[in-house]
Amino acid sequence: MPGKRSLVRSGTTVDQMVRAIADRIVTGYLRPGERLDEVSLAARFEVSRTPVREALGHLSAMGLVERRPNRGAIVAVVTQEHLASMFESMAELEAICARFSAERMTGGERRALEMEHQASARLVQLGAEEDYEYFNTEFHSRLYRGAHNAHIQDLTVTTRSRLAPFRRAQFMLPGRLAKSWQEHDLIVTAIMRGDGAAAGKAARDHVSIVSEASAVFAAVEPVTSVLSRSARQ
Amino acid sequence: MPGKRSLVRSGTTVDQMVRAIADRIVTGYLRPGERLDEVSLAARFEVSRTPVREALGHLSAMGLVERRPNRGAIVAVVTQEHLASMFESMAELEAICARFSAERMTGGERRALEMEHQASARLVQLGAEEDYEYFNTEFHSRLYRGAHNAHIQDLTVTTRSRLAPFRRAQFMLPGRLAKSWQEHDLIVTAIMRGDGAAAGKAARDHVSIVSEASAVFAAVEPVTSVLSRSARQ
DNA sequence: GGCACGGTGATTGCATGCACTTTTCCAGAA
DNA sequence: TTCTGGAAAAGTGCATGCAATCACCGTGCC
Repeated sequence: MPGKRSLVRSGTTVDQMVRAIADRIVTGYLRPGERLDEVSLAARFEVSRTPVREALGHLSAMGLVERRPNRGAIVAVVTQEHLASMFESMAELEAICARFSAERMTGGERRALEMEHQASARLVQLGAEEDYEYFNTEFHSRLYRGAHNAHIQDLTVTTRSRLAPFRRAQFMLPGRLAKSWQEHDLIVTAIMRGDGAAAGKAARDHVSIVSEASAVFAAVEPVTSVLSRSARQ
Repeated sequence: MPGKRSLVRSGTTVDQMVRAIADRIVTGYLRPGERLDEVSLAARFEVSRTPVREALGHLSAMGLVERRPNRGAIVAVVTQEHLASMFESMAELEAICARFSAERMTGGERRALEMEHQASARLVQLGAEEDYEYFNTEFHSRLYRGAHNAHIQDLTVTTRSRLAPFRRAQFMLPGRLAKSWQEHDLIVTAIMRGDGAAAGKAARDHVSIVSEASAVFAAVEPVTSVLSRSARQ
């Protein structure tokens, strides 16, 4: 889905709830398998069940929650297989974006990418995981935008957001920061050369490595039903 | 002209409405830009506004309708640029599926693909556009399944469905049928050889050609706001 | 001991009503 | 005539209520 063509700027209650719940899921605050009770959510957000239902519908379409008929909604439980398929898709999507970026980025976009990338080298030296994570997100977003293809960008951003819960903490692996920067460097260099094939390959390899690094956590943190009531507080 | 299919109360009302409305949009019965008034839809389907709203939410997530806060919903208006980006994405997605299929299809899947493909040669000789269109859909679906990647399959199917309104009637171009089969043949041959790169390229080229053939119609049939009130009746 | 079955509670699905936002249209003035 | 202000109308957003459905569970039978 693909979805969420709904206007981002809208301040409707439903959209705020969608963002809020999606955020809780993406950040891992809500665990896979955890129940999303309509009345509880309604009470928590101080609204009625109607907007809650609508929000759950959106989230379901986004693939973040799973709705079982007459059995309530839960945070989507992703199997290892499906997780792997998403990571693989992500690698391919990023490869496309990088290839297109190498072929289509404007001069300004190229300069901005290169500058940001060089500036981030300092973050690596400082070992600033948090700041680097922010830069990392921005870096990839530049690649998506640079592809100059709205639909691919949409697919990529959506897939990335669904993978977010499994990507976090990847930079806590020792040495990951420096390696990430070097992988980015390969991509940037290829893009500056206008070498689409090389940029695509570098981006695919980069994501594949991230995927493996993340798979460690996915394995450590089992994707089972966690019903800690305190976690919802 | 009225809604021929009256709702059977068996399945969930919302899902049936989603299908019905999506069908009307995909087949071009509802034109881009046309307003989707909640009360009118509610009256037409003989339900209250609540399920209508939910259905519109789903359709919005599917990208088929556009919801403006407090301003109602319209059939999604696709600009030429966005349409082009979707076709380009489709070509890339199909290329991925074909490449993966070449590498991963089981023996059974390969045999089925080849057999169906050879059988369809008769449809080309007969000039049976309708039947060939059905086969064509099945052919591509086999490619998506053969990729053995649930997420890519999902992205591809979704994108394909969003392009459906603009793909129809492509086979009415003279000679398109035979050419399509030859393009399929290139893909099948590459897959049977297990040549992922060749299969990907053949699939990308195939979709690009379809995209150009379809662009003709998109140009002929302008994507502007059509508010014919009688059309909604 | 296991399975079938019916009661009960919880939860969903839908209808309806009201309030708020947006649009439209008309009156009055420049 | 054209522009502006504002009020009415239209339509959406959300709250509330009710009924149907399903899951859960205890009891009785095999």
